[in-house]
Amino acid sequence: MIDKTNFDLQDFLPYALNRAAEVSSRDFQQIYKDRYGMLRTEWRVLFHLGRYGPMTAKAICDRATIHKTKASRAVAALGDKRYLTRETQSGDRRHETLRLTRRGEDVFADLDRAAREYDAKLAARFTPEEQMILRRCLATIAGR
Amino acid sequence: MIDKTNFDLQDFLPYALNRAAEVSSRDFQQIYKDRYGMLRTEWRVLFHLGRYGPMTAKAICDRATIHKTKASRAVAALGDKRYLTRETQSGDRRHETLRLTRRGEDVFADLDRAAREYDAKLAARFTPEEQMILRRCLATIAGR
DNA sequence: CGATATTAGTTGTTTTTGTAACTAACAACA
DNA sequence: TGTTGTTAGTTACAAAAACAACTAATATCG
Repeated sequence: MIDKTNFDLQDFLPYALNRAAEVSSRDFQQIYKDRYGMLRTEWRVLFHLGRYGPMTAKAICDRATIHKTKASRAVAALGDKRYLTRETQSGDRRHETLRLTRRGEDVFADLDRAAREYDAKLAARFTPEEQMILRRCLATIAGR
Repeated sequence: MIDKTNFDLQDFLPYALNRAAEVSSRDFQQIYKDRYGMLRTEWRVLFHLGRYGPMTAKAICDRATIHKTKASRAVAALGDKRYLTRETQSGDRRHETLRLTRRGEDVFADLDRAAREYDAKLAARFTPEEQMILRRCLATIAGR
């Protein structure tokens, strides 16, 4: 009964996605870990601030779907490394504007460049059409 | 200088892959967690034994790229739940053959069915061609 | 044979994550 | 006002993962 349609683990999309995600993350992870002792969430927070400018932790959480406790710790770690400053907003003192320091900007610039290179290297294995479809599928699954 | 080519986080393949993997895993994870109190590694080990028959922990590690400590704990947990038995091989007493029990087979059958259904639901959002390309790209990235 | 290396698997310790409960600030509305 | 509710963010504790050191069995090769 089992095996009727030969359903392998590789055929299971969540598994295939996880494997591809793990493998593709591993090398790049090494870069921000080795160069700057950063964790994945820290890199994501840094990227958001570098790419989109100053914003609150909440805004980053919403955009990147990061849980607030993870974000809180990442922000604390980036603050310890002097990659960002935190400024309480005068209007609503619950909000803190996060802003990259000069050093944070430099780190972002370096990692942004590395990310682009890495992405290009990965994408080079596919035709433009495959790339487009791959990216579109991933976006669909991630739920826009 | 930054922003030249508008490189968003969504454009970074490792990020897009991770997001899609997270989202696509979340619902299915709930199934084996709620129904059988299983962890992801346990589900993977169970699947391997159910799909490919009895084998050693080492063989599962190699096939699924699971670290041996994770596998060891997953096997112990599955043993505690009476989903598998362990039999030391007489030829080489370092090797243990893992084998699903009747109960383990039942659990596998249930989860295998759920996985197929879930996969079909996910795949239904794409055309056959998109699916093919998606799966092929994922396999390529995962390293064949 | 016997010293050394290798292999399968386990155990212990440290990091990292997940979950829940908490604080402080503000909002809404009787 | 003042009670209740909500929001941003932190902290404490439990679950899980990563990493390193370990045991026991077998290979290898002088």
